Amino acid sequence: MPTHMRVLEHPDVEEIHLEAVLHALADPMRLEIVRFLATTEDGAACSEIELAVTKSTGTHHYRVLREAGVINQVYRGTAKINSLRSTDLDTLFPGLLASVISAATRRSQR
Amino acid sequence: MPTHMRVLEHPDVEEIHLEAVLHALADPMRLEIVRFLATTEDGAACSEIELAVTKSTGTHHYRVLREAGVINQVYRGTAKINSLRSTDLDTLFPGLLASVISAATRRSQR
DNA sequence: TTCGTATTACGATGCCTGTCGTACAAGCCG
DNA sequence: CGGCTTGTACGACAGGCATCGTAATACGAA
Repeated sequence: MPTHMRVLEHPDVEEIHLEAVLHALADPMRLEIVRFLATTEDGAACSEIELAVTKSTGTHHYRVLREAGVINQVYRGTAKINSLRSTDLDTLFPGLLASVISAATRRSQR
Repeated sequence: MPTHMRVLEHPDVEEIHLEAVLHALADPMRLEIVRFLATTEDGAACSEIELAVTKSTGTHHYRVLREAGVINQVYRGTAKINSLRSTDLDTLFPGLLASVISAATRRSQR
Protein backbone atom coordinates (compact mmCIF):
# COMPACT_ATOMS: atom_id res chain seq x y z
CA MET A 1 0.00 0.00 0.00
CA PRO A 2 1.80 3.12 -1.16
CA THR A 3 1.66 5.93 1.34
CA HIS A 4 2.31 8.42 -1.44
CA MET A 5 0.12 8.26 -4.51
CA ARG A 6 2.94 8.44 -7.07
CA VAL A 7 0.63 10.37 -9.36
CA LEU A 8 2.21 13.14 -11.37
CA GLU A 9 0.37 16.36 -12.07
CA HIS A 10 0.31 17.44 -15.68
CA PRO A 11 -1.24 20.64 -17.01
CA ASP A 12 -4.20 20.27 -19.35
CA VAL A 13 -3.65 21.42 -22.90
CA GLU A 14 -5.46 24.68 -22.31
CA GLU A 15 -3.28 25.31 -19.27
CA ILE A 16 -0.05 25.26 -21.27
CA HIS A 17 1.35 28.76 -21.72
CA LEU A 18 3.78 29.93 -24.34
CA GLU A 19 6.00 31.80 -21.89
CA ALA A 20 6.29 28.78 -19.62
CA VAL A 21 7.23 26.51 -22.53
CA LEU A 22 9.83 28.97 -23.78
CA HIS A 23 11.22 29.34 -20.29
CA ALA A 24 11.39 25.59 -19.87
CA LEU A 25 13.30 25.27 -23.13
CA ALA A 26 15.69 28.13 -22.31
CA ASP A 27 18.09 25.97 -20.32
CA PRO A 28 20.95 23.83 -21.62
CA MET A 29 20.12 20.79 -19.47
CA ARG A 30 16.44 20.84 -20.33
CA LEU A 31 17.17 21.41 -23.99
CA GLU A 32 19.40 18.37 -23.85
CA ILE A 33 16.59 16.31 -22.34
CA VAL A 34 14.14 17.45 -25.00
CA ARG A 35 16.63 16.83 -27.77
CA PHE A 36 17.21 13.30 -26.50
CA LEU A 37 13.51 12.52 -26.14
CA ALA A 38 12.96 13.65 -29.72
CA THR A 39 15.19 10.81 -30.86
CA THR A 40 13.27 8.11 -29.02
CA GLU A 41 10.16 6.29 -30.08
CA ASP A 42 8.41 5.66 -26.79
CA GLY A 43 10.16 7.92 -24.36
CA ALA A 44 13.04 7.26 -22.03
CA ALA A 45 13.71 6.88 -18.32
CA CYS A 46 15.55 9.65 -16.48
CA SER A 47 18.45 7.28 -15.95
CA GLU A 48 18.90 6.83 -19.70
CA ILE A 49 19.63 10.50 -20.24
CA GLU A 50 23.04 11.44 -18.94
CA LEU A 51 23.22 14.96 -17.61
CA ALA A 52 26.21 16.78 -16.17
CA VAL A 53 24.39 17.47 -12.90
CA THR A 54 23.42 15.53 -9.81
CA LYS A 55 20.22 13.53 -9.69
CA SER A 56 18.57 16.11 -7.46
CA THR A 57 19.12 18.75 -10.08
CA GLY A 58 17.96 16.38 -12.79
CA THR A 59 14.70 15.82 -10.95
CA HIS A 60 14.24 19.58 -10.77
CA HIS A 61 14.63 19.97 -14.54
CA TYR A 62 12.24 17.14 -15.33
CA ARG A 63 9.67 18.75 -13.09
CA VAL A 64 10.04 22.12 -14.79
CA LEU A 65 9.50 20.47 -18.16
CA ARG A 66 6.48 18.53 -16.94
CA GLU A 67 4.83 21.49 -15.23
CA ALA A 68 5.33 23.61 -18.32
CA GLY A 69 3.58 20.95 -20.39
CA VAL A 70 6.61 20.00 -22.47
CA ILE A 71 6.89 16.37 -21.35
CA ASN A 72 4.72 13.61 -20.00
CA GLN A 73 5.90 11.44 -17.11
CA VAL A 74 4.58 8.08 -15.98
CA TYR A 75 5.92 5.58 -13.51
CA ARG A 76 6.89 2.13 -14.65
CA GLY A 77 8.16 0.29 -11.64
CA THR A 78 10.77 2.42 -9.97
CA ALA A 79 11.63 4.06 -13.27
CA LYS A 80 9.90 7.16 -14.60
CA ILE A 81 9.33 7.28 -18.32
CA ASN A 82 9.50 10.66 -20.02
CA SER A 83 8.08 11.52 -23.39
CA LEU A 84 7.48 14.70 -25.34
CA ARG A 85 3.96 16.08 -25.57
CA SER A 86 4.55 16.63 -29.26
CA THR A 87 0.92 16.51 -30.32
CA ASP A 88 -0.29 18.90 -27.66
CA LEU A 89 2.53 21.34 -28.33
CA ASP A 90 2.06 21.20 -32.06
CA THR A 91 -1.62 21.94 -31.68
CA LEU A 92 -0.93 24.96 -29.50
CA PHE A 93 2.25 26.25 -31.13
CA PRO A 94 2.60 24.77 -34.61
CA GLY A 95 6.20 24.29 -35.65
CA LEU A 96 7.70 25.59 -32.42
CA LEU A 97 9.00 22.35 -30.96
CA ALA A 98 10.30 21.16 -34.31
CA SER A 99 12.27 24.33 -34.95
CA VAL A 100 13.77 24.32 -31.45
CA ILE A 101 14.78 20.66 -31.65
CA SER A 102 16.15 21.11 -35.14
CA ALA A 103 18.23 24.11 -34.10
CA ALA A 104 19.49 22.40 -30.94
CA THR A 105 20.40 19.25 -32.85
CA ARG A 106 22.13 21.09 -35.65
CA ARG A 107 24.21 23.02 -33.15
CA SER A 108 25.14 19.94 -31.13
CA GLN A 109 26.55 18.40 -34.30
CA ARG A 110 29.02 21.24 -34.82
CA MET B 1 30.41 66.34 -29.29
CA PRO B 2 28.81 63.43 -27.49
CA THR B 3 30.64 62.38 -24.39
CA HIS B 4 29.08 58.95 -24.71
CA MET B 5 29.35 57.16 -28.00
CA ARG B 6 25.68 56.24 -28.31
CA VAL B 7 26.73 53.11 -30.09
CA LEU B 8 24.79 50.00 -29.24
CA GLU B 9 26.48 46.64 -28.99
CA HIS B 10 24.86 43.89 -31.00
CA PRO B 11 25.98 40.26 -31.09
CA ASP B 12 27.25 38.95 -34.40
CA VAL B 13 25.16 36.24 -36.00
CA GLU B 14 27.50 33.51 -34.83
CA GLU B 15 27.29 34.86 -31.29
CA ILE B 16 23.53 34.38 -31.08
CA HIS B 17 22.65 31.40 -28.89
CA LEU B 18 19.44 29.44 -28.86
CA GLU B 19 19.09 29.46 -25.09
CA ALA B 20 19.52 33.23 -24.93
CA VAL B 21 16.91 33.78 -27.63
CA LEU B 22 14.44 31.46 -25.91
CA HIS B 23 15.07 33.16 -22.59
CA ALA B 24 14.57 36.57 -24.15
CA LEU B 25 11.25 35.45 -25.61
CA ALA B 26 10.08 33.81 -22.37
CA ASP B 27 8.72 37.02 -20.87
CA PRO B 28 5.30 38.60 -21.44
CA MET B 29 6.63 42.13 -21.89
CA ARG B 30 9.33 41.10 -24.33
CA LEU B 31 6.94 38.86 -26.22
CA GLU B 32 4.65 41.85 -26.55
CA ILE B 33 7.49 43.94 -27.96
CA VAL B 34 8.41 41.24 -30.47
CA ARG B 35 4.80 40.75 -31.46
CA PHE B 36 4.41 44.47 -32.08
CA LEU B 37 7.61 44.73 -34.08
CA ALA B 38 6.45 41.88 -36.27
CA THR B 39 3.54 44.05 -37.41
CA THR B 40 5.70 46.99 -38.45
CA GLU B 41 7.53 47.51 -41.69
CA ASP B 42 10.58 49.48 -40.61
CA GLY B 43 10.68 49.05 -36.86
CA ALA B 44 9.30 51.24 -34.11
CA ALA B 45 10.56 53.55 -31.38
CA CYS B 46 10.36 52.42 -27.76
CA SER B 47 7.78 55.13 -27.13
CA GLU B 48 5.46 53.68 -29.75
CA ILE B 49 5.10 50.39 -27.90
CA GLU B 50 3.00 50.76 -24.79
CA LEU B 51 4.03 48.48 -21.98
CA ALA B 52 2.48 48.09 -18.55
CA VAL B 53 5.78 48.88 -16.84
CA THR B 54 7.86 51.95 -16.14
CA LYS B 55 10.29 53.23 -18.73
CA SER B 56 13.24 51.98 -16.69
CA THR B 57 11.88 48.48 -16.89
CA GLY B 58 11.13 48.93 -20.57
CA THR B 59 14.74 49.86 -21.23
CA HIS B 60 15.81 46.69 -19.43
CA HIS B 61 13.65 44.50 -21.66
CA TYR B 62 14.86 46.15 -24.86
CA ARG B 63 18.42 45.54 -23.80
CA VAL B 64 17.76 41.88 -23.07
CA LEU B 65 16.25 41.47 -26.53
CA ARG B 66 19.14 43.27 -28.20
CA GLU B 67 21.87 41.41 -26.33
CA ALA B 68 20.21 38.10 -27.14
CA GLY B 69 20.24 39.04 -30.82
CA VAL B 70 16.48 39.23 -31.22
CA ILE B 71 16.23 42.91 -32.13
CA ASN B 72 18.35 45.60 -33.72
CA GLN B 73 18.47 49.09 -32.20
CA VAL B 74 19.66 52.30 -33.83
CA TYR B 75 19.41 55.90 -32.70
CA ARG B 76 17.46 58.39 -34.74
CA GLY B 77 17.65 61.67 -32.92
CA THR B 78 16.62 61.07 -29.34
CA ALA B 79 14.48 58.15 -30.37
CA LYS B 80 15.73 54.60 -30.62
CA ILE B 81 14.33 52.53 -33.41
CA ASN B 82 13.84 48.83 -32.80
CA SER B 83 13.45 46.17 -35.43
CA LEU B 84 13.46 42.38 -35.48
CA ARG B 85 16.55 40.58 -36.72
CA SER B 86 14.27 38.31 -38.70
CA THR B 87 16.78 37.32 -41.35
CA ASP B 88 19.53 36.47 -38.88
CA LEU B 89 17.17 34.49 -36.68
CA ASP B 90 15.65 32.63 -39.57
CA THR B 91 19.08 31.63 -40.79
CA LEU B 92 20.06 30.29 -37.39
CA PHE B 93 16.74 28.86 -36.23
CA PRO B 94 14.46 28.38 -39.24
CA GLY B 95 10.80 28.81 -38.38
CA LEU B 96 11.36 29.59 -34.72
CA LEU B 97 10.50 33.28 -34.70
CA ALA B 98 7.53 32.78 -36.99
CA SER B 99 6.01 30.06 -34.81
CA VAL B 100 6.49 32.09 -31.64
CA ILE B 101 4.98 35.23 -33.13
CA SER B 102 2.14 33.28 -34.63
CA ALA B 103 1.35 31.60 -31.32
CA ALA B 104 1.60 34.85 -29.38
CA THR B 105 -0.60 36.67 -31.85
CA ARG B 106 -3.22 33.95 -31.99
CA ARG B 107 -3.44 33.90 -28.22
CA SER B 108 -3.68 37.68 -27.92
CA GLN B 109 -6.70 37.59 -30.20
CA ARG B 110 -8.65 35.32 -27.88
C1' DT C 1 20.52 78.81 -24.39
C1' DT C 2 16.57 77.10 -22.42
C1' DC C 3 12.95 73.77 -22.52
C1' DG C 4 10.85 69.36 -23.51
C1' DT C 5 10.99 64.66 -25.02
C1' DA C 6 13.14 60.19 -25.21
C1' DT C 7 15.94 57.19 -23.11
C1' DT C 8 19.73 55.60 -19.91
C1' DA C 9 22.32 54.77 -15.51
C1' DC C 10 22.48 53.43 -10.94
C1' DG C 11 21.08 51.55 -6.76
C1' DA C 12 17.74 48.96 -4.11
C1' DT C 13 14.58 45.29 -3.36
C1' DG C 14 12.38 40.95 -3.35
C1' DC C 15 11.51 36.92 -5.82
C1' DC C 16 12.89 33.08 -8.76
C1' DT C 17 15.97 29.46 -9.95
C1' DG C 18 19.91 26.25 -10.75
C1' DT C 19 22.79 23.79 -7.96
C1' DC C 20 24.08 20.65 -4.34
C1' DG C 21 24.00 17.21 -0.22
C1' DT C 22 21.63 14.28 2.72
C1' DA C 23 18.03 11.55 3.91
C1' DC C 24 14.18 8.96 2.45
C1' DA C 25 10.52 6.22 -0.33
C1' DA C 26 8.87 2.79 -3.90
C1' DG C 27 9.45 -1.05 -6.25
C1' DC C 28 12.12 -5.20 -8.05
C1' DC C 29 14.81 -9.41 -7.09
C1' DG C 30 17.58 -12.77 -4.82
C1' DC D 1 13.54 -10.22 4.65
C1' DG D 2 17.51 -7.44 2.87
C1' DG D 3 19.77 -5.18 -0.64
C1' DC D 4 19.79 -2.62 -5.01
C1' DT D 5 18.10 0.72 -8.29
C1' DT D 6 15.61 4.75 -9.23
C1' DG D 7 13.93 8.70 -8.20
C1' DT D 8 11.93 12.38 -4.46
C1' DA D 9 11.77 15.73 -0.54
C1' DC D 10 13.80 19.18 1.94
C1' DG D 11 16.88 22.67 3.15
C1' DA D 12 20.50 25.71 1.91
C1' DC D 13 23.04 28.84 -0.93
C1' DA D 14 24.49 31.90 -4.58
C1' DG D 15 23.45 34.27 -8.49
C1' DG D 16 20.11 36.13 -11.71
C1' DC D 17 16.30 38.99 -12.81
C1' DA D 18 12.00 41.93 -13.13
C1' DT D 19 10.66 45.86 -11.03
C1' DC D 20 10.88 50.57 -9.39
C1' DG D 21 12.45 55.55 -8.29
C1' DT D 22 15.54 59.14 -8.90
C1' DA D 23 18.94 61.54 -11.29
C1' DA D 24 21.22 62.33 -15.48
C1' DT D 25 22.17 62.53 -20.59
C1' DA D 26 21.35 63.34 -25.74
C1' DC D 27 19.04 65.69 -29.09
C1' DG D 28 15.64 68.79 -31.36
C1' DA D 29 12.94 72.91 -31.18
C1' DA D 30 11.75 77.45 -29.69
